[in-house]
This record gives sequence, structure tokens and C-alpha cells, in this order.
Amino acid sequence: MTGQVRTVDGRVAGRRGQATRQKLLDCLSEMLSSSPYRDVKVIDVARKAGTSPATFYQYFPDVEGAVLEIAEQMATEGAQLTSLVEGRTWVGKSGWSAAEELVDGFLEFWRRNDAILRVVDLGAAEGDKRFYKIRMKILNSVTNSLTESVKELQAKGKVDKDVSPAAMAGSLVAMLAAVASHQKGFQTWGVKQAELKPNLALLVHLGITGKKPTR
Amino acid sequence: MTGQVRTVDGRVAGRRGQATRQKLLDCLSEMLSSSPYRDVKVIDVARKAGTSPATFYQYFPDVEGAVLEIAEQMATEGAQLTSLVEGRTWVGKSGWSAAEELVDGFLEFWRRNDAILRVVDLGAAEGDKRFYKIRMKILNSVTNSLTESVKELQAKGKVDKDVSPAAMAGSLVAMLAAVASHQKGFQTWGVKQAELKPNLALLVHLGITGKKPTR
DNA sequence: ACTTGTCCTGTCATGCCGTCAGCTTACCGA
DNA sequence: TCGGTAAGCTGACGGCATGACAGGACAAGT
Repeated sequence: MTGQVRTVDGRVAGRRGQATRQKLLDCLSEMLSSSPYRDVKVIDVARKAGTSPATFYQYFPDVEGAVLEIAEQMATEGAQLTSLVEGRTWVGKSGWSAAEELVDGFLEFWRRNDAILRVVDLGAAEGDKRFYKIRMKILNSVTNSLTESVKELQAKGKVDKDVSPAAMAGSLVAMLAAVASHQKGFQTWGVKQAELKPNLALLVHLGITGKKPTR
Repeated sequence: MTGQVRTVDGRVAGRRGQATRQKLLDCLSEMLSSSPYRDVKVIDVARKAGTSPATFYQYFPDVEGAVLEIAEQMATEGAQLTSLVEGRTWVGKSGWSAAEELVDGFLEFWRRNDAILRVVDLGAAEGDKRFYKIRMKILNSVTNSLTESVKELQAKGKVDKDVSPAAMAGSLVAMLAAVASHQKGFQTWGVKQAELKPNLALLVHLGITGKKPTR
């Protein structure tokens, strides 16, 4: 599955090469957390990694290309987000804890990867299909599971027929992603994490089941 | 209130100056819609405006500075979003139409200004206070009104006490903003606008009132 | 030691950035 | 009508990032 890592000019990267390549990715990752995306320059990344710009261009076509690489790695890890929803039941008290844990896990994942996710979000919003695909890869793992949950509840007659499972799941996931990427903003605005999370969980529960949770 | 427009080196801008300044802003705006933020160069904007880069730097410190200007203009227009919520009642059928019209107006505003809003979102997420303030200026007009609505319903005992009005309003607004900026994404994913809007309205209604709407 | 293929960097042409001095244009009062 | 003054614009320049290449350093096998 994982085709060999290749340089831009087609050579196969060996042990040493892969190491520097990874070091460049790590340094880029750090830079993205500490300075605005627009100001991240190849030369800075290279300096930070103790190498030269030419080396960078041996492994990546440009900054964007390297970012895509990081994002891809993250997306692979992010697939495990599915576990936050799959095999969960949405009735009674366990429904409430399902919502709570989904919110928790989501915010946590976003906080851990906020720098890259910011850039992915931008790329997707700008219409770049490559970024859009990655964003989907991450969100789909959760969205699809949620969609299934809604469909099941609908089948049992517990949720109105005129609810579109996909739209509902998508909206909720978009909400979680948005709130997560502006967590600091909420704090500045006077809303504490402690009151934010239950509210998100409440909204998720309301959206999926259509009913208030029993806590 | 509106202090005279000034150039970077302190001169007062006259008629002609303000015209070119505005032309530069318009061209920048266009560029933002057609190419990724990272690739927007001063020289391109200047060329498009039929002037030289030096002129650009007479009116703006850099690209970011000019973007802030555009965003500020948009934020002023955006203040009218308040009217989507203020003076609305959330009971019965009018509650449902309130939710519908809020969603409609919000998505429409976002679609009209998506290019700049993308950049503002990025800047805010990156922690830039200037962008964050602008984002707040736009969203607060809606968020504050919604917060009030929830507080009122709470006072009447129609909404649980343990709901934090600010957190709820903020989350809903964040959701609307997120969905709006990825409208195209939803379509690609197979969710149509027609089913997206009612779902968002439903979520808004559920969040504010805690109850299903009567349509 | 020699060969082979990987890995890195010095160097260079190109192009954008951001600034300045200086030229042109518009306005205004005498 | 005629300067005088401030606004408005640009050519030109040093500085830096980009991206390509050729050649040197290095490790591993023979």
C-alpha cells in the first residue's frame, strides 16, 4: 500500500533521506503553530531543520506540498475518531454520555492538531480538492457513523422522517470543528470550556435524537 | 468619527487618492476570490489595478493590512445581521420562521463575502487579535441577540436553567458560519442546499428553545 | 581501493518585496 | 495668470525567497 517514498526527481529515499524528510515535516509543523501560514517560508523551515532550502525542494514541490503530507499523516490518525460514535446507543443515560464523549474526543483531537487543521480548512474553503479530500477523510469517519445512527433511529420511528440524516450529521460535525478551531476565541469572549462542552453535547444529542437527554 | 483617510507616510488622501485606494481594495477582493490567499502578491494586485506596487505601499503597510480594511468594511455591513434575530419571538409557528430566516440570511451573507471571511477566519484561528475582533464584530451582532433570546426563555422557565445562553448562542453561530463556508463541500458530499437549510433551522430552533418546532 | 547510488549543498537566474528620491498633477491664493 | 504647495505616482534599487542544477560528500557492497 505505502509506495516507497520518492524524491521530487524520482530517486528512492533511503534511511537517511527519510529521516531528513521527516525532520523537515516536523519543523514545518512547528512553524505552522508559531507563525501565520502566509509567512511560513521554505528557507526558515530549512534553517530550523539545520539544512538548506535546496534539500527541502528535493522532497517537496513547495510548502503546500509538504503541508499536504502532514495533513495526510494526521488524517490517517484521525480515522480512529470513528470509535467515538460507532457501536454507541443514543437512548437513555448512555445517549448522554455518548454525546459527551464525542464532544470531548473531537475537541481534544482538534486541539492537538489545530495548526494543520487550520490550513486544511482554508485550503478546502478555497476549493482545493486535495485539501478538501483530506478534510473529508477526517470528518467522514465521524459523519458517516452519525448518519447511520440517525438512520437507525429514524427506522425505529424515534426521529422525524423529514430529517436528512446526512445534512444533520454534517452540520453537527461542522459545528464541532468550528467551535474546536475557535476555542481560544470562546474563552476571550467569556465562555469557559466547562460550560461549552455540555452545551455542545446537548446540541449533538438534540440533533441526533430530537429529544433532551436524560442525565 | 470617520477620521480622514491617510497614506502610510501621513499625507491626507484626496479624491483621486481615495479612488485608487478603493480600486486597489476592489482588485484585492477579486484576487482573493480567484486565487489562494497565500499566493496573492502585491504586484499582481497593483497590475490588476493598473498601477505600480509602490502605490500600493503608499496606502497599505502590506497585503494583510489591506485585507483588514476590506474586512472592516464588510463587518460594518454585517452589523445588519442583527435584524435577523432582534424583535423575534421563538414560540409557535413564528419561532420556526425565525429560525428559517436566520439561517437563510446568514448563509446568504456568507456566500456574498466568502473570500474575505475565509481569510478573517484563518487570521482569527491563528490568534491575530485584529482579525479576531472583526470576526467578533460580525458574529456578535447575531450572537448577542440570540443570547438574549435564550435568557428571556430561561426567565420564563421555558428553557432549562443549566443551559449557558452565551455558549449555546456561540455554538449555533459557529455552526452556521462553518456550514456557510463549506457550502460547496456539502454539495460535493451529496447534501443539497434544499435539505441543508431546514436541518440547520431545526438545530437552531432546538438549541434556542429546547423543543421541536411546530411548522 | 573502486564503484554505485543516495544525499546534501553552493551557486545562479529569476522574481517579488518594500523603500526612496524625484517627477507629475491638481488645487489655491495672490 | 502665475507660482507655491501638497497630493499622487513611479522607476529604480538592494535584499531576500524561489526553484533548478551540477557536483561533491558519504555509505555500502565488491
